[in-house]
Amino acid sequence: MNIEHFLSDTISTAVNSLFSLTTKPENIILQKTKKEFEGDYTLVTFPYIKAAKLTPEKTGELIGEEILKTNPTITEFNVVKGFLNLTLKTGFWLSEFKNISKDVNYGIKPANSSGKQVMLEYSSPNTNKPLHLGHVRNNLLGYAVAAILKTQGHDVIKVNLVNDRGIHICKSMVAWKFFGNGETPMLSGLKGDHLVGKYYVEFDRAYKKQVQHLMEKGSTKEDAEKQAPIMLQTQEMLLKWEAGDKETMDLWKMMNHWVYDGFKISYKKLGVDFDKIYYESNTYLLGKEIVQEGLTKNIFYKKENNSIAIDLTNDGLDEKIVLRSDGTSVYITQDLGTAIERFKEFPKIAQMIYTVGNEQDYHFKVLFKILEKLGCEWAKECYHLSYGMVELPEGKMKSREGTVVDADDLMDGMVETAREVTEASGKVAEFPQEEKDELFNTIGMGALKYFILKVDPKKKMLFDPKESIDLHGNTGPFIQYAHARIKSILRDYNADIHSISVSDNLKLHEKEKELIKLQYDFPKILEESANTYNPAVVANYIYELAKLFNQFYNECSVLKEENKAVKEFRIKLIETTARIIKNGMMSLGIEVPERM
RNA sequence: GGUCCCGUAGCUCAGCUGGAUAGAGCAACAGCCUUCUAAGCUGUGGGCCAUUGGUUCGAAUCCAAUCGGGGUCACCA
Repeated sequence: MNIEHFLSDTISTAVNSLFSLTTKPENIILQKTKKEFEGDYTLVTFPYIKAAKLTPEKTGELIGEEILKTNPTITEFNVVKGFLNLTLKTGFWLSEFKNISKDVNYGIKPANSSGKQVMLEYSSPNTNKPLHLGHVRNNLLGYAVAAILKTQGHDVIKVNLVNDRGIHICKSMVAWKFFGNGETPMLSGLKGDHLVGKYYVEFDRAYKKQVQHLMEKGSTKEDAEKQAPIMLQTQEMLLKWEAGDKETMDLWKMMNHWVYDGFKISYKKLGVDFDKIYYESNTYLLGKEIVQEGLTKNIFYKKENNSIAIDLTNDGLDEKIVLRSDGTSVYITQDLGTAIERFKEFPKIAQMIYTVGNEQDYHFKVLFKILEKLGCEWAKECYHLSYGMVELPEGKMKSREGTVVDADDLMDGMVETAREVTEASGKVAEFPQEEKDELFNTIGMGALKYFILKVDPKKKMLFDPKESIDLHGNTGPFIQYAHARIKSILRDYNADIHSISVSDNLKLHEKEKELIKLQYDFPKILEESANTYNPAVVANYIYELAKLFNQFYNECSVLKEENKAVKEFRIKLIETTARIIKNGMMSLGIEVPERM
């Protein structure tokens, strides 16, 4: 049983008998004692002073004395103002530590043990341009949440819905056709997604020029935008695509493949993967029948101009069109179809998570509401993992205006910085080249991933490309360094670690006790992180743990400790610390090196 | 304008299911490597937690209003 429940039980029994109350254990408010005070757990006595008819201090004293008698795990208490601080006996923490130490997967539930299957969609790129910093946040977040959910024993299916068709894709295609001169990734040496992205920008440039030209000849801006030849050609290409025109399809396939080859490299560098990839070219027609079905059930209605809509004003939302007057789909049509299709394909999934930026908050509210109205009882288990924009000092990133931070450049830059810093330290001179390269990658990507994951997904975050991501302080490399330090000590310990049995009679150093207490929290942290879909909870916890280890490291020597029992305990203590750091970082998708 | 999110140290962020003197990191300054990796540790300075009012024994945290920033309100995706 969890110690906090155990304490709550004794406390409720104590206050109930002392003040004839009927407080339930779950209503006892217990918190960890602040560092400045003596004790492990603290009870706020204010809620009981009325019933006790005593001062907060006296009330605390009374409760303290009572539970000291009834609960042998508590060895002492003190009262400061209205706060009753309880100290648990060292033996309790030691025995808890033994459990942590025994369990290689402490805090992590066995794979698929919860019986809950979750589908998590993330990444979902467009195939007309390379990935940028916004995608990086999406990918890292999606991957981390999936990994964190797995620690809770859930079976997570990671899926990617690739937006591979539509007018924006045709823009790159048209531009390439006109200006490309047959350029290919092979010929140009450009990564495929970058090459296609180049023509997306090219389209915009040509389009703007044509619009301006038309306006100079007297067109209104609106007309010019509609009549620019390149735009007309793009729309024509979309029609051809939808008609299955061979030449268009061949061009589309070829250019998309360039992009996929490029994405493959970026995904690999990011360390993310998928169990299934959906393509919008296969799903964009889904949902139409569902709309027709909903129409007969009067969930939807036909408007005067033949478009089909749903009225959500009673749910605090607006009217929403679900099918155009010409019978074609809108964005939400296929989202409805895709969701329903997925639940048919995977009947066991209990939950669907969509990792999509917060500019689509309203869209998902509408989507889930419509699913609910359509009678999908799983609609309430759908969750929009909404995250804030990554902003630059100048403001929002805009693909077409070139104010984006390219994902590949960013990653390469981080790895390069890691290489420079690491080589300058002179610590890796004798490492084999292969290990060096892997290490620079681990550190560079660790810095980037941690930088992004340590902030609450819901909040927008600021990234200044001019200030490169730090490698000191509250950073990924700081944590990796703590891990490498521990591993170094463990390598130098020339005795068998497995045969150590921790003594029951140890006097704990302050930092040792703090380490045990913090390690004890790990399972709760993972749970909270999973329940709130927030990797930052784990990230900040692991940082605390690494920092605490560094403090311990500075105050207590492990290998030079002369008392054998203490030395062995410390070996075990740092071993579990390293394990938790590693497992915690794994759940964020961040690697930790054995040495650095 | 309706609606949603946000406003904490010079900067980037924690803390927000109400509790003790609001925490980290960066940046600045001062110390610590003949002692297990100094990507580290210790210390100093830095805050009317946007403002005002309310609820409460107690508010950065809950509620309301105001001010500032952003998103969204398509037969776009």
